[in-house]
Amino acid sequence: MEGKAKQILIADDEPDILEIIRYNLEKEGYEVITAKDGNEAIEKAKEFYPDLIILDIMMPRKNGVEVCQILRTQPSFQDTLIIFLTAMNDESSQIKGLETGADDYISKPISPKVLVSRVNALFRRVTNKEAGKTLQIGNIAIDPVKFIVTIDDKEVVLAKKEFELIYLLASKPGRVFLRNEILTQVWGNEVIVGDRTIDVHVRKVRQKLGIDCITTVKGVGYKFEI
Amino acid sequence: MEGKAKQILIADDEPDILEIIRYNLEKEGYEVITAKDGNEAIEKAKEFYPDLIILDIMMPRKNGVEVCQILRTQPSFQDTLIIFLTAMNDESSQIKGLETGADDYISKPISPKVLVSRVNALFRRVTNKEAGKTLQIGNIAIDPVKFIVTIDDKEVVLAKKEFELIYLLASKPGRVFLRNEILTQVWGNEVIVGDRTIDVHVRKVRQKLGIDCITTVKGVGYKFEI
DNA sequence: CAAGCAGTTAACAATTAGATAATAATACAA
DNA sequence: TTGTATTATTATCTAATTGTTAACTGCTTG
Repeated sequence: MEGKAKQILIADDEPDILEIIRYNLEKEGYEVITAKDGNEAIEKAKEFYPDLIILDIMMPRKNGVEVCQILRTQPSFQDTLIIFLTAMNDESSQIKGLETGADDYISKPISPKVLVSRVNALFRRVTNKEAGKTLQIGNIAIDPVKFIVTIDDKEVVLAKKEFELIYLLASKPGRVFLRNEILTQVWGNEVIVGDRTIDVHVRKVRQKLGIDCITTVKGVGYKFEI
Repeated sequence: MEGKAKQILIADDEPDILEIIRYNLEKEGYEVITAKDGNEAIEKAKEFYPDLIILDIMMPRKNGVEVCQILRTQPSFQDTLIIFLTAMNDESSQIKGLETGADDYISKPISPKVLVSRVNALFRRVTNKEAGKTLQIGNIAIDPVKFIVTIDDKEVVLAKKEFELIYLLASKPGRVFLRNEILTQVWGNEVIVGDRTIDVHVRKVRQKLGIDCITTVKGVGYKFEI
């Protein structure tokens, strides 16, 4: 059931906080690594490749946002979970944090309970995604293992890109995915494809599925909607 | 895609490389400025404040890492994207580069395709994720993730500009937004549109929503009010 | 009642996505 | 390996939507 213990790297310049977090996370069964400033965080991250990194925003030798940005430039940290920790709970730094590519945001003072549950929740979310769960939305089932979409017991076979596209959109029904997001998620960061490529794939999916479940939001992107 | 062409400053002491990069980036629609050594790079950077700076690491009169460090000390270059370019593809110099505050790292010899896609990807990453949160004012919900306005469970679909307009106004209900503010927020700083453009959009929103939630403040601007 | 401002409308311009076919890349089987 | 089928991408053209302008109307206010 549980696999091996997840590794969590915590970076904060206050030893007390570090220890509180360590205690609570270890009690929960996680393996904890600590760092006391930004540079050390980067070093440890590269040494251990942890599953989750918790970064204090206010730290000496590179603040949390910087650390996050630096790590995110490396493909190997593209999917690593990152949580920001901060005393500032003002909107602007929150937004900046999330824009920089953090996955969640916890404000100080930290309640250990909140911290642990947020961490658990994050892992849950991700392992669900990673497991490649079959998505079931209304009468549509999208099975990433068999690469098959089932509509009312009728099976439709999609090509790889087509499938990845519909799977992405359907992973958050209703939510609009910007064309850029679709590009990075389905085609990858390095790949450059023309403007019409997405459209053509969308068209093929719509055609093959035969039902209207992809909605265009002009000038923005696409969304999955029944 | 949107807005004006991004400016990219390239610094390299080899004229050939400079020209290859310039050619490929200009073909992509970027505006290119060049510098042939570290000092010139700093001068040009301060003159143009480009969106992205590509620095060769090995350059006369200040190498790339030094240039990067110097620029990063200035607040105005805190958010400027920086890519290092280098013949050394050993880990240590890469890490050093990233720790100095670069956003990405490209090894020579450069494939134009890789370069262009990395540049595009970088801009994409930064420009991405506008997502704000859902605004709920009375019986009206404005959801920027789903790009939908809901009034009493009735969904209204707005065009992009219309949505951005209502989202801006509703972000601070009751507060009057000057016409100028609306222009810069929704249309962007450099865009010049006629006087009636805002009115027309306001009208369309009022029409589509069917309720009277945008109040005109004559001679001043508009505000959101139920 | 005149001046200033916003509302209205329709025409137009510009943008954006859909459709389709052609070409390129890839996978796969003989 | 070669040839074939499938899939992915690009190029073009078209259709639709969206955005902007311009001309006119009507309110409001001093």
